Amino acid sequence: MKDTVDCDIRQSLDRISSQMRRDYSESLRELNLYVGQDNLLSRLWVGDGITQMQLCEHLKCEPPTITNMVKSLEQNGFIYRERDKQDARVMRIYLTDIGKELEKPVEIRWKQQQEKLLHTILPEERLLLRRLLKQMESNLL
Amino acid sequence: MKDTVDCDIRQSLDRISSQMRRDYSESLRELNLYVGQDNLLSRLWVGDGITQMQLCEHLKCEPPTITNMVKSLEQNGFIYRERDKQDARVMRIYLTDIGKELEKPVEIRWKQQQEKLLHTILPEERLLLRRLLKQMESNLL
DNA sequence: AATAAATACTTAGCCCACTAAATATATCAC
DNA sequence: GTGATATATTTAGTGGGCTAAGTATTTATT
Repeated sequence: MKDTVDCDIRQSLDRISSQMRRDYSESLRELNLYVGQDNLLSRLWVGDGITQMQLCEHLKCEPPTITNMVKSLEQNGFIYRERDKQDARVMRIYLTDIGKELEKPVEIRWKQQQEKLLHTILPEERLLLRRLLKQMESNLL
Repeated sequence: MKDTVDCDIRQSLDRISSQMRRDYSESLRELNLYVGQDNLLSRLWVGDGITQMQLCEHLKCEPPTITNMVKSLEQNGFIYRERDKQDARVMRIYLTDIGKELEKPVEIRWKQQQEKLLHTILPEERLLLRRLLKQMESNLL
Protein backbone atom coordinates (compact mmCIF):
# COMPACT_ATOMS: atom_id res chain seq x y z
CA MET A 1 0.00 0.00 0.00
CA LYS A 2 2.56 2.55 -1.16
CA ASP A 3 -0.34 4.83 -1.99
CA THR A 4 -1.49 4.98 1.61
CA VAL A 5 1.97 6.00 2.76
CA ASP A 6 2.20 8.80 0.20
CA CYS A 7 -1.26 9.94 1.11
CA ASP A 8 -0.37 10.03 4.79
CA ILE A 9 2.75 12.06 4.02
CA ARG A 10 0.80 14.68 2.14
CA GLN A 11 -1.91 14.90 4.76
CA SER A 12 0.64 15.15 7.53
CA LEU A 13 2.39 17.97 5.70
CA ASP A 14 -0.91 19.80 5.31
CA ARG A 15 -1.88 19.36 8.91
CA ILE A 16 1.54 20.32 10.23
CA SER A 17 1.69 23.51 8.23
CA SER A 18 -1.82 24.64 9.07
CA GLN A 19 -1.41 23.80 12.75
CA MET A 20 1.97 25.54 12.85
CA ARG A 21 0.42 28.57 11.24
CA ARG A 22 -2.39 28.64 13.80
CA ASP A 23 -0.09 28.17 16.78
CA TYR A 24 2.51 30.63 15.64
CA SER A 25 -0.12 33.14 14.63
CA GLU A 26 -1.58 33.04 18.12
CA SER A 27 1.86 33.49 19.63
CA LEU A 28 2.58 36.51 17.40
CA ARG A 29 -0.67 38.25 18.32
CA GLU A 30 0.92 39.14 21.67
CA LEU A 31 3.31 41.33 19.66
CA ASN A 32 0.53 42.83 17.56
CA LEU A 33 1.92 40.95 14.54
CA TYR A 34 0.22 38.65 12.04
CA VAL A 35 1.74 35.47 10.72
CA GLY A 36 3.86 36.23 7.67
CA GLN A 37 4.73 39.72 8.83
CA ASP A 38 7.52 38.29 10.97
CA ASN A 39 9.04 36.85 7.81
CA LEU A 40 9.07 40.24 6.12
CA LEU A 41 10.52 41.90 9.21
CA SER A 42 13.19 39.22 9.55
CA ARG A 43 14.50 40.22 6.14
CA LEU A 44 14.62 43.84 7.27
CA TRP A 45 16.48 42.92 10.47
CA VAL A 46 19.26 41.57 8.26
CA GLY A 47 19.35 44.97 6.59
CA ASP A 48 16.65 47.49 5.76
CA GLY A 49 16.25 50.05 3.00
CA ILE A 50 15.53 47.34 0.46
CA THR A 51 12.88 47.57 -2.23
CA GLN A 52 9.51 45.87 -2.40
CA MET A 53 10.72 43.75 -5.30
CA GLN A 54 13.52 42.43 -3.13
CA LEU A 55 10.99 41.58 -0.46
CA CYS A 56 8.94 39.75 -3.07
CA GLU A 57 11.88 37.57 -3.95
CA HIS A 58 12.71 36.86 -0.34
CA LEU A 59 9.14 36.00 0.64
CA LYS A 60 8.50 34.25 -2.66
CA CYS A 61 5.23 36.00 -3.21
CA GLU A 62 3.66 38.38 -5.69
CA PRO A 63 3.93 42.20 -5.63
CA PRO A 64 0.35 42.88 -4.48
CA THR A 65 0.93 40.71 -1.42
CA ILE A 66 3.87 42.91 -0.47
CA THR A 67 1.89 46.09 -1.10
CA ASN A 68 -0.73 44.94 1.39
CA MET A 69 1.68 43.64 4.02
CA VAL A 70 3.76 46.77 3.84
CA LYS A 71 0.67 48.96 4.16
CA SER A 72 -0.46 47.11 7.25
CA LEU A 73 3.00 47.13 8.86
CA GLU A 74 3.34 50.84 8.12
CA GLN A 75 -0.04 51.63 9.67
CA ASN A 76 1.03 49.77 12.79
CA GLY A 77 4.24 51.76 13.00
CA PHE A 78 6.75 48.96 12.46
CA ILE A 79 8.19 50.24 9.18
CA TYR A 80 8.14 53.32 6.96
CA ARG A 81 8.56 53.79 3.22
CA GLU A 82 10.61 56.24 1.20
CA ARG A 83 10.68 56.77 -2.51
CA ASP A 84 14.11 56.12 -4.04
CA LYS A 85 15.90 59.31 -5.14
CA GLN A 86 17.51 57.74 -8.20
CA ASP A 87 14.50 55.78 -9.39
CA ALA A 88 11.11 57.22 -8.58
CA ARG A 89 9.35 53.93 -9.29
CA VAL A 90 11.02 52.24 -6.37
CA MET A 91 9.88 52.28 -2.75
CA ARG A 92 12.49 51.51 -0.09
CA ILE A 93 11.39 50.02 3.20
CA TYR A 94 12.92 50.95 6.55
CA LEU A 95 12.42 49.73 10.11
CA THR A 96 11.15 52.12 12.78
CA ASP A 97 12.52 51.82 16.31
CA ILE A 98 9.43 49.83 17.27
CA GLY A 99 10.08 47.53 14.36
CA LYS A 100 13.68 47.02 15.43
CA GLU A 101 12.64 46.16 18.97
CA LEU A 102 10.56 43.24 17.76
CA GLU A 103 13.55 41.16 16.67
CA LYS A 104 14.27 39.48 19.99
CA PRO A 105 10.68 38.71 21.04
CA VAL A 106 9.91 37.28 17.61
CA GLU A 107 13.02 35.12 17.72
CA ILE A 108 12.02 33.73 21.11
CA ARG A 109 8.57 32.74 19.88
CA TRP A 110 9.98 31.34 16.68
CA LYS A 111 12.41 29.11 18.58
CA GLN A 112 9.67 27.97 20.95
CA GLN A 113 7.54 26.95 18.01
CA GLN A 114 10.45 25.10 16.42
CA GLU A 115 11.20 23.24 19.59
CA LYS A 116 7.57 22.29 20.08
CA LEU A 117 7.55 20.77 16.62
CA LEU A 118 10.81 18.85 16.92
CA HIS A 119 11.40 18.07 20.57
CA THR A 120 10.77 14.33 20.26
CA ILE A 121 12.95 13.94 17.17
CA LEU A 122 16.51 12.71 17.72
CA PRO A 123 19.51 14.60 16.27
CA GLU A 124 20.28 11.93 13.67
CA GLU A 125 16.64 11.83 12.69
CA ARG A 126 16.63 15.59 12.26
CA LEU A 127 19.52 15.37 9.84
CA LEU A 128 17.76 12.71 7.85
CA LEU A 129 14.52 14.65 7.94
CA ARG A 130 16.23 17.73 6.66
CA ARG A 131 17.69 15.79 3.76
CA LEU A 132 14.31 14.36 2.78
CA LEU A 133 12.57 17.72 3.05
CA LYS A 134 15.21 19.45 0.95
CA GLN A 135 14.76 16.73 -1.61
CA MET A 136 11.00 17.28 -1.73
CA GLU A 137 11.57 21.00 -1.92
CA SER A 138 13.70 20.63 -5.03
CA ASN A 139 11.20 18.17 -6.50
CA LEU A 140 8.70 21.00 -6.61
CA LEU A 141 10.86 23.40 -8.61
CA MET B 1 24.92 23.60 14.84
CA LYS B 2 21.75 21.76 15.80
CA ASP B 3 19.99 25.08 15.49
CA THR B 4 20.78 25.38 11.81
CA VAL B 5 19.31 21.96 11.14
CA ASP B 6 16.10 22.78 12.98
CA CYS B 7 15.90 26.07 11.18
CA ASP B 8 16.30 24.38 7.81
CA ILE B 9 13.58 21.90 8.67
CA ARG B 10 11.11 24.64 9.49
CA GLN B 11 11.95 26.65 6.43
CA SER B 12 11.70 23.61 4.20
CA LEU B 13 8.31 22.79 5.63
CA ASP B 14 7.15 26.34 4.97
CA ARG B 15 8.45 26.40 1.44
CA ILE B 16 7.07 22.95 0.61
CA SER B 17 3.60 23.77 1.82
CA SER B 18 3.40 27.12 0.09
CA GLN B 19 4.82 25.78 -3.16
CA MET B 20 2.48 22.79 -3.02
CA ARG B 21 -0.40 25.12 -2.48
CA ARG B 22 0.57 27.25 -5.45
CA ASP B 23 1.11 24.28 -7.77
CA TYR B 24 -2.00 22.45 -6.76
CA SER B 25 -4.04 25.61 -6.86
CA GLU B 26 -2.99 26.21 -10.46
CA SER B 27 -3.83 22.64 -11.35
CA LEU B 28 -7.30 22.93 -9.80
CA ARG B 29 -8.12 26.13 -11.67
CA GLU B 30 -8.65 24.00 -14.78
CA LEU B 31 -11.62 22.51 -12.95
CA ASN B 32 -12.89 25.90 -11.81
CA LEU B 33 -11.98 24.96 -8.25
CA TYR B 34 -9.93 26.79 -5.63
CA VAL B 35 -7.46 25.10 -3.34
CA GLY B 36 -9.23 23.93 -0.20
CA GLN B 37 -12.51 23.38 -1.98
CA ASP B 38 -11.28 19.97 -3.14
CA ASN B 39 -10.84 19.02 0.48
CA LEU B 40 -14.42 19.93 1.30
CA LEU B 41 -15.71 18.09 -1.75
CA SER B 42 -13.63 15.02 -0.94
CA ARG B 43 -15.52 14.71 2.33
CA LEU B 44 -18.80 14.91 0.41
CA TRP B 45 -17.68 12.25 -2.05
CA VAL B 46 -17.40 9.86 0.89
CA GLY B 47 -21.01 10.71 1.71
CA ASP B 48 -23.02 13.90 1.38
CA GLY B 49 -25.93 15.34 3.32
CA ILE B 50 -23.67 16.17 6.25
CA THR B 51 -23.86 19.37 8.26
CA GLN B 52 -21.56 22.37 8.17
CA MET B 53 -20.37 21.52 11.67
CA GLN B 54 -19.25 18.11 10.44
CA LEU B 55 -17.38 19.81 7.60
CA CYS B 56 -15.72 22.07 10.16
CA GLU B 57 -14.42 19.10 12.08
CA HIS B 58 -13.20 17.38 8.95
CA LEU B 59 -11.43 20.43 7.55
CA LYS B 60 -10.26 21.53 11.00
CA CYS B 61 -11.39 25.07 10.48
CA GLU B 62 -13.85 27.52 11.98
CA PRO B 63 -17.53 27.86 11.07
CA PRO B 64 -17.21 31.14 9.13
CA THR B 65 -14.67 29.52 6.83
CA ILE B 66 -17.20 26.84 5.96
CA THR B 67 -19.96 29.39 5.43
CA ASN B 68 -17.84 31.15 2.82
CA MET B 69 -16.56 28.04 1.10
CA VAL B 70 -20.04 26.58 0.91
CA LYS B 71 -21.42 29.81 -0.48
CA SER B 72 -18.81 29.88 -3.21
CA LEU B 73 -19.23 26.20 -4.08
CA GLU B 74 -23.00 26.64 -4.19
CA GLN B 75 -22.75 29.66 -6.50
CA ASN B 76 -20.58 27.63 -8.84
CA GLY B 77 -23.13 24.81 -8.90
CA PHE B 78 -21.05 22.09 -7.23
CA ILE B 79 -23.22 21.66 -4.14
CA TYR B 80 -26.60 22.70 -2.76
CA ARG B 81 -27.87 23.24 0.77
CA GLU B 82 -31.04 22.12 2.50
CA ARG B 83 -32.27 23.01 5.93
CA ASP B 84 -32.64 19.97 8.20
CA LYS B 85 -36.29 19.01 8.82
CA GLN B 86 -35.74 17.91 12.42
CA ASP B 87 -33.45 20.77 13.45
CA ALA B 88 -33.96 24.06 11.66
CA ARG B 89 -30.58 25.39 12.82
CA VAL B 90 -28.75 22.84 10.73
CA MET B 91 -27.84 23.12 7.06
CA ARG B 92 -27.16 19.88 5.22
CA ILE B 93 -24.85 19.94 2.21
CA TYR B 94 -25.41 17.84 -0.89
CA LEU B 95 -23.43 17.32 -4.10
CA THR B 96 -24.94 18.29 -7.44
CA ASP B 97 -24.26 16.12 -10.48
CA ILE B 98 -21.53 18.55 -11.50
CA GLY B 99 -20.00 18.23 -8.05
CA LYS B 100 -20.07 14.44 -8.28
CA GLU B 101 -18.34 14.50 -11.64
CA LEU B 102 -15.34 16.30 -10.21
CA GLU B 103 -14.20 13.36 -8.10
CA LYS B 104 -12.09 11.62 -10.74
CA PRO B 105 -10.39 14.71 -12.24
CA VAL B 106 -9.53 16.00 -8.79
CA GLU B 107 -8.09 12.64 -7.78
CA ILE B 108 -5.90 12.60 -10.89
CA ARG B 109 -4.47 16.03 -10.13
CA TRP B 110 -4.04 15.19 -6.49
CA LYS B 111 -2.03 12.05 -7.32
CA GLN B 112 0.08 13.95 -9.82
CA GLN B 113 0.95 16.50 -7.20
CA GLN B 114 1.80 13.79 -4.69
CA GLU B 115 4.05 12.04 -7.16
CA LYS B 116 5.80 15.24 -8.10
CA LEU B 117 6.60 15.80 -4.45
CA LEU B 118 7.82 12.29 -3.68
CA HIS B 119 9.14 10.77 -6.87
CA THR B 120 12.79 10.83 -5.83
CA ILE B 121 12.13 9.40 -2.37
CA LEU B 122 12.67 5.66 -1.93
CA PRO B 123 9.95 3.43 -0.43
CA GLU B 124 11.88 2.85 2.82
CA GLU B 125 12.54 6.55 3.08
CA ARG B 126 8.85 7.28 2.63
CA LEU B 127 8.02 5.01 5.54
CA LEU B 128 10.55 6.75 7.70
CA LEU B 129 9.38 10.15 6.56
CA ARG B 130 5.81 9.28 7.41
CA ARG B 131 6.83 8.24 10.89
CA LEU B 132 8.70 11.48 11.51
CA LEU B 133 5.91 13.64 10.14
CA LYS B 134 3.30 11.86 12.26
CA GLN B 135 5.52 12.45 15.25
CA MET B 136 5.75 16.16 14.51
CA GLU B 137 2.02 16.27 13.95
CA SER B 138 1.35 14.89 17.40
CA ASN B 139 3.93 17.22 18.91
CA LEU B 140 1.72 20.10 17.88
CA LEU B 141 -1.43 18.87 19.64
C1' DA C 1 13.25 63.83 -29.62
C1' DA C 2 9.32 60.74 -29.82
C1' DT C 3 7.55 56.31 -29.42
C1' DA C 4 7.67 51.62 -27.66
C1' DA C 5 8.87 48.37 -24.18
C1' DA C 6 10.23 47.13 -19.65
C1' DT C 7 10.07 47.78 -14.58
C1' DA C 8 8.02 48.87 -9.89
C1' DC C 9 4.19 49.32 -7.71
C1' DT C 10 -1.06 49.89 -6.83
C1' DT C 11 -5.98 48.82 -7.30
C1' DA C 12 -9.85 45.81 -7.56
C1' DG C 13 -11.64 41.62 -6.81
C1' DC C 14 -11.44 36.64 -5.43
C1' DC C 15 -10.32 32.76 -2.06
C1' DC C 16 -8.83 30.65 2.56
C1' DA C 17 -8.76 31.40 7.50
C1' DC C 18 -9.43 33.81 11.66
C1' DT C 19 -12.01 36.50 15.67
C1' DA C 20 -15.93 38.87 17.61
C1' DA C 21 -20.50 39.63 17.53
C1' DA C 22 -25.27 38.72 15.82
C1' DT C 23 -29.22 35.62 14.68
C1' DA C 24 -32.06 31.70 14.91
C1' DT C 25 -33.43 27.57 16.85
C1' DA C 26 -33.27 23.89 20.53
C1' DT C 27 -32.93 22.31 24.94
C1' DC C 28 -32.63 22.58 29.89
C1' DA C 29 -34.14 24.08 34.43
C1' DC C 30 -37.20 26.01 37.54
C1' DG D 1 -44.45 27.75 30.25
C1' DT D 2 -40.87 31.00 30.64
C1' DG D 3 -36.16 32.37 31.15
C1' DA D 4 -31.43 30.81 30.65
C1' DT D 5 -28.15 28.26 28.23
C1' DA D 6 -26.31 25.73 24.38
C1' DT D 7 -25.82 24.86 19.39
C1' DA D 8 -25.57 25.99 14.24
C1' DT D 9 -24.86 29.32 11.18
C1' DT D 10 -24.15 34.11 9.40
C1' DT D 11 -22.22 38.81 9.19
C1' DA D 12 -18.58 42.10 9.50
C1' DG D 13 -14.00 43.00 9.47
C1' DT D 14 -8.83 41.72 9.20
C1' DG D 15 -4.83 39.38 7.07
C1' DG D 16 -2.10 36.32 3.75
C1' DG D 17 -2.06 35.09 -1.08
C1' DC D 18 -3.35 35.24 -5.86
C1' DT D 19 -4.57 37.16 -10.87
C1' DA D 20 -5.74 40.76 -14.07
C1' DA D 21 -5.59 45.27 -15.13
C1' DG D 22 -4.00 50.05 -14.35
C1' DT D 23 -0.45 53.89 -13.31
C1' DA D 24 4.21 55.88 -13.11
C1' DT D 25 8.58 56.05 -14.37
C1' DT D 26 12.67 54.50 -16.75
C1' DT D 27 15.13 52.59 -20.54
C1' DA D 28 15.64 51.09 -25.24
C1' DT D 29 14.64 51.94 -30.24
C1' DT D 30 14.24 54.30 -34.18
